[in-house]
Amino acid sequence: MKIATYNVNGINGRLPVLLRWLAEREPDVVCLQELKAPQDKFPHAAIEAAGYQAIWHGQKSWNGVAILSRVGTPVETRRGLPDDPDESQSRYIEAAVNGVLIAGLYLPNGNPRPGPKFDYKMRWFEHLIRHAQDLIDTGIPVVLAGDFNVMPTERDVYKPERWQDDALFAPEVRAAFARLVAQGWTDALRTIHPDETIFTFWDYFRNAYGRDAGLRIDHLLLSPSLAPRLRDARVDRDVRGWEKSSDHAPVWIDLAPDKTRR
DNA sequence: ATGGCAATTAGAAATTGA
Repeated sequence: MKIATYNVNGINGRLPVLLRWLAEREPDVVCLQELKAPQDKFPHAAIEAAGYQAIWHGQKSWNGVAILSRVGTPVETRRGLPDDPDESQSRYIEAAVNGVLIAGLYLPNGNPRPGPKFDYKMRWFEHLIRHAQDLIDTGIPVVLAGDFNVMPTERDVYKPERWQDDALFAPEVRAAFARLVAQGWTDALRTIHPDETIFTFWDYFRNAYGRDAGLRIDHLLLSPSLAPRLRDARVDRDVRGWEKSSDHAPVWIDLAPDKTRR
């Protein structure tokens, strides 16, 4: 089973790119972030025509997350974090799909740091960490997938020295990510590619993609009960080079079938 | 070092992103 996360940066503006990617790469489950569309402007007809069932948590102008599946109905288990610090921001959606609990998230950017936006990022992070522990404690196979807006280590930034004070890389942000992972989560992409420089985002400025001046901020974290099924993890890097593409590329994992299930 | 681009809502310019 192939599970992907993709920050589309505007689902309606990117619809041709998204549909082409779905058709070419055939992911089974997809978490989308930054829909930038209100609930009633989600292009569900086009998504359905492409063979996917979908649930989504829209928001006018900003944020917005969705879960797509072509391997059975996504059964929604929650939207928004428990005690979400700001209910008006659509950043979390969770569903059971084909025997795996999928948590799609869009963690706040947090810039500028310091400031209220950074405080909000850290508060949201704490709520996520709390909920993630609860998910692990259930023993259910879980994927936390999305745009975490965190580069976990220096290897995940093209020029780490320039990002030290940025909300995506500041010490307390990396520490929060490390605390989350230490609960027992497996960073799928880093596990499959332990020593590679590998990015998921390239900004639109200064030919960042052409220069490979990127960041690794989109992650798929596997619960201990799911990690043994990890077969592969990759970035569909070339998609970033397509016409009218998002500044993020899709990231995906391949899971072996669950032998305990029938 | 800074500014560069692209999306949103609007119907211009401001806001946000990372």
